[in-house]
Amino acid sequence: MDHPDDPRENRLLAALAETDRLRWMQHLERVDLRPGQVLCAAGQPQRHAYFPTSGVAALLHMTEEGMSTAFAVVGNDGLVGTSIFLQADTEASIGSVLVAGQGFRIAATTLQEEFVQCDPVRNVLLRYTQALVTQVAHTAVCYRNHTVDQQVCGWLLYLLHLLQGNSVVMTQELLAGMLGVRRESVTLIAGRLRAAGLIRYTRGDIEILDRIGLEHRACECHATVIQEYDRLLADSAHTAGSQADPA
Amino acid sequence: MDHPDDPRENRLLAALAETDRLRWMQHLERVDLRPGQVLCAAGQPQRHAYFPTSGVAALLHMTEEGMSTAFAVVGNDGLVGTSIFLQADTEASIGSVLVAGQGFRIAATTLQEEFVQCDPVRNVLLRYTQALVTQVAHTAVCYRNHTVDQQVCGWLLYLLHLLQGNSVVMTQELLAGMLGVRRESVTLIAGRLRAAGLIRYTRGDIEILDRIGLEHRACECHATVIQEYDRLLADSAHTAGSQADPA
DNA sequence: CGACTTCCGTTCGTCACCGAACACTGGGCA
DNA sequence: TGCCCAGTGTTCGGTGACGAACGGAAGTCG
Repeated sequence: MDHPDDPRENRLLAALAETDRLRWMQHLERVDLRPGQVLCAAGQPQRHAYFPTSGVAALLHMTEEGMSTAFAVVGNDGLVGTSIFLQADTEASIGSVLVAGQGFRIAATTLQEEFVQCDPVRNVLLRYTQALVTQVAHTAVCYRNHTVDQQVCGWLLYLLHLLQGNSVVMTQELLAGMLGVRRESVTLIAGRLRAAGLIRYTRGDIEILDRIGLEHRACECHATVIQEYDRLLADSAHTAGSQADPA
Repeated sequence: MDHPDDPRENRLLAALAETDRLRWMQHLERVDLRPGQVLCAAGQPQRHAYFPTSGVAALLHMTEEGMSTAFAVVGNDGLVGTSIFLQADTEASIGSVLVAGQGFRIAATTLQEEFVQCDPVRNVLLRYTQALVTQVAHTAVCYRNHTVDQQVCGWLLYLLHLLQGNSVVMTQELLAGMLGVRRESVTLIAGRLRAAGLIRYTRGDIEILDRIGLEHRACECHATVIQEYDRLLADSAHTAGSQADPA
């Protein structure tokens, strides 16, 4: 596991203007993200915002029966702790590390000050919020309309996109907990995918063999979400005031 | 249908400070909300933000097969058009009127100016955004884990909460399109609810007879969401700068 | 080397919801 | 008055996912 000490590994931090990022450097603290680590908890005030540079966290809720279900995942394209600048005092959901990695964190008070005082910073955070809303919305629609088979393929592709590799270090149990389904369902589906030559896996390490095949099998929700992230977080635009507005 | 020409019928507008609301009055335009009317469209820039004072709109996506599924509903507790101040240039979803009513709208450019220049206004809008995220997240988890039966009860109660009456003017077809299920499923469930003496309905008018019974049958998702809205939009707090921060 | 734990595989019955097809009814409009 | 149609009622087969129970295999730690 390498040590990407460059904050620009995170897409939001990369989108900051040079001067802003230099100012932030004094406040950013490098942190490891360990699987299962809780980055935010429902009902708790949020002391830091976390910007992953690698690894993946899930935003999830627990149901009464103890079933966990994620409604969004956050990688190096986002942050955990939006409640800070949304003025919400406390988080509404659980943020938990799914795949180990690293990242940076910043104190809530500092982030809040930056959000209020610096327009470009605020715009980046707001545009990320819009992307997050879009992701959660698509997750809801996907949970309603698509089969678990499609969803497994879609989430795997999305994780792969965040992890920029060819394999995902995650047990079927964890994948099930993320999707809000039984572990057995995931096992069944994973078996089918393996039989079809699309993936290979051994004890918590899922390797993708045929990305195109997976895409063919997945619903388009995640592709749409990725597009929206790209559009909103393209680091060229909207980091230096309002030079847009063609209307 | 009465004419509530007071913007304070909308909870966000009511949360504004007196001086801010007076300034807004010049920009607010009264509008009717007709069933089926599209308040925002995916991929389109948003020219106005809509603040319902009565009636209900749904935020939804269409699937490839033409099935519509809502991921949030907006009544007099919110606004349609968050993409404006989230700096997103275009909306990502469809906003469509479900139940007829009235409301106010404000030009996108004006809203954007207010958001940037006025801290209390910004805080209200941001806190609403957090509430919306919470609602969408719970919708996703609910779609995954609960039965359509529970969901019908929950959404009915939520609509009732928004409409402050005892009946909901909505066909089963529309309810089905909102939940992303078949009309027949809704008919079946509605029949059961009627048989149990919980509701009564005739051609597009659903009347609730036993609210407690419905609550008993519904999941707790919507109650949780209502709580979060109450917490975040309590009009006493957070409208006059930052007198909080007890840490 | 052996015991234990974690992770994966498999089976069987059950049920909620889907998909399609079709029948009924009340209100509006010609 | 009669037609039409939006809204609702009902049926039947199919199936995707659940729930529970148990078997096996790959690591891990004493």
